[in-house]
Amino acid sequence: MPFSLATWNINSVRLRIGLVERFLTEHRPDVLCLQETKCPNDQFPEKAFRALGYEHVAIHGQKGYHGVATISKLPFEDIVRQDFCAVGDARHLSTRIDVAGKKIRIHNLYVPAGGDEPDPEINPKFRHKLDFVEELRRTNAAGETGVSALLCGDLNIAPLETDVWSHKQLLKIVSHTPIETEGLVTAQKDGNWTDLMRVHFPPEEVLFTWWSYRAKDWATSNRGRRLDHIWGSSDMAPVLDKVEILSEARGWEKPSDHVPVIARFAF
Amino acid sequence: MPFSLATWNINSVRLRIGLVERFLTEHRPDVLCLQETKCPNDQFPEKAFRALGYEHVAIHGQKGYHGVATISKLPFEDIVRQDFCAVGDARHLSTRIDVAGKKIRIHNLYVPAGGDEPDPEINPKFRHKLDFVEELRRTNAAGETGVSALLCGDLNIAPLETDVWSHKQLLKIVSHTPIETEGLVTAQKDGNWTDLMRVHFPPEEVLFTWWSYRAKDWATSNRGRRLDHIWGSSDMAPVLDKVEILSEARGWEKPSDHVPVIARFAF
DNA sequence: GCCCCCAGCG
DNA sequence: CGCTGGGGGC
Repeated sequence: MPFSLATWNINSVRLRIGLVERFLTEHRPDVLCLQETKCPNDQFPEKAFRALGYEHVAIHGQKGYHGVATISKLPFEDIVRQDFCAVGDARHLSTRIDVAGKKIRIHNLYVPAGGDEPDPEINPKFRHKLDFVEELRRTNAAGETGVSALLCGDLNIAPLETDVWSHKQLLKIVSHTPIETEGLVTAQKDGNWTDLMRVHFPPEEVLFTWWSYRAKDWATSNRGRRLDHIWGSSDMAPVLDKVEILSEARGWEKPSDHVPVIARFAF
Repeated sequence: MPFSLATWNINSVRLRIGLVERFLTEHRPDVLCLQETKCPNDQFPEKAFRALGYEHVAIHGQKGYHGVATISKLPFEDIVRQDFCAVGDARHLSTRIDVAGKKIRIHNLYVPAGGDEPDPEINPKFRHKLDFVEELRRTNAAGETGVSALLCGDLNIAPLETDVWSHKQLLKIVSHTPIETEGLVTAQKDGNWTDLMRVHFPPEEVLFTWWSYRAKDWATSNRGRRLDHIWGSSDMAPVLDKVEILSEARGWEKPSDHVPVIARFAF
């Protein structure tokens, strides 16, 4: 049984609905998790997804900022929106689907970016990010008996040395500081999650999913980071077929600064 | 000797440089007067004009608002920027060219819109507009001996009954109130100007150069106004060949709400 | 750099 | 409706 899940920080779903349509048409994942939809719930472009055969749309949006949405060919058995750090941000959306008898919980996450200064004492945005990742430790892949789990989204942290273009130069840059990367790895371990992107790609291989808008020549300078992730419960790793990082999407017309990542399974 | 002059309120020259290029390529006026360039002088897209054979560019811009520019195949002998009402607005640009021995002074104008309330006592924008038109009386078509004159631009007033879609319904609407239309006609007469658009088109004929962005179906409802004008010194009327109103440009992709007007001469 | 929102203007 | 600029965010 094939099953595929994609994650993409789209940076405004209304502005880039054309890119999302192109992506879905060309790659047809069963489920797409979007982050930074920046779209109030009543303005979400559901019709475009239905027209492409994605009849099931779960949204957790707010005006102007953040926002996540999960788009699916398969119906949702359950939808949960968790208010991480109890600040009212639309940063989490959990859905459960049934793929030919195999139940899968899918967590769609948008972790706070954390601001510029990597010091929680002076930067409340960084404090928020660390608190968010701390709370993430309690999201467990083995939380529901008989239910497999996937966790994906823009985690805004590049944990491995090969997840950034220069480990040394980014050690003091938010997204790659030790306190963040260690926090993320702890959340991953405590939650019994497997980093599926790194199951498919060896840890020695340099992997990026994001390239700054500020670099004009993103492709040649290639100063990227792996900020987007797909994690799975332990039973999902053996059935992982492959992972695709759609780097080409960074070169599309009016692109997001993040590219889609697809995990394909066979079980 | 053929000579042609065009006027167009472009509503941001940077945003619509592609439309201007299309217009110049298709219609090749000798001189183009733009209004509402909304472009600081150091960011004016001069190169695009030079590439199309318009080597001479006179600009009077400011940040964010207003701004006029005159683009020419022929060199300028003189450039004057008049500060109407002494408020520092970039609303006037006068140039002089020589067309095979015939010297022509060209005034490029952007008259204030005047706000919503047509009462100068309570609306300072309307006061400003009336003051501007009052000052315009002193711009004389016969001001320089041996020099013909043209005056064009967005005058933001529709003087004739046939210059609006409903004379009755617009009598109290800024742009067609008697105090404005009478003021404009006075300025025209006092300045010895001839309304060249109305030399070519009889006054019975309905003429529009502007259709609001707010009407979604501008073409079918056709609630336009003639806000853009080309006036000439008395010697220019007999050599006027024709006037073209490029209404089709209102239907171009991402259009201005104004369309180009071209006056073609043969002398 | 590019997104969001908003106010000011037309 | 659609332009600008400014502020906040990433």
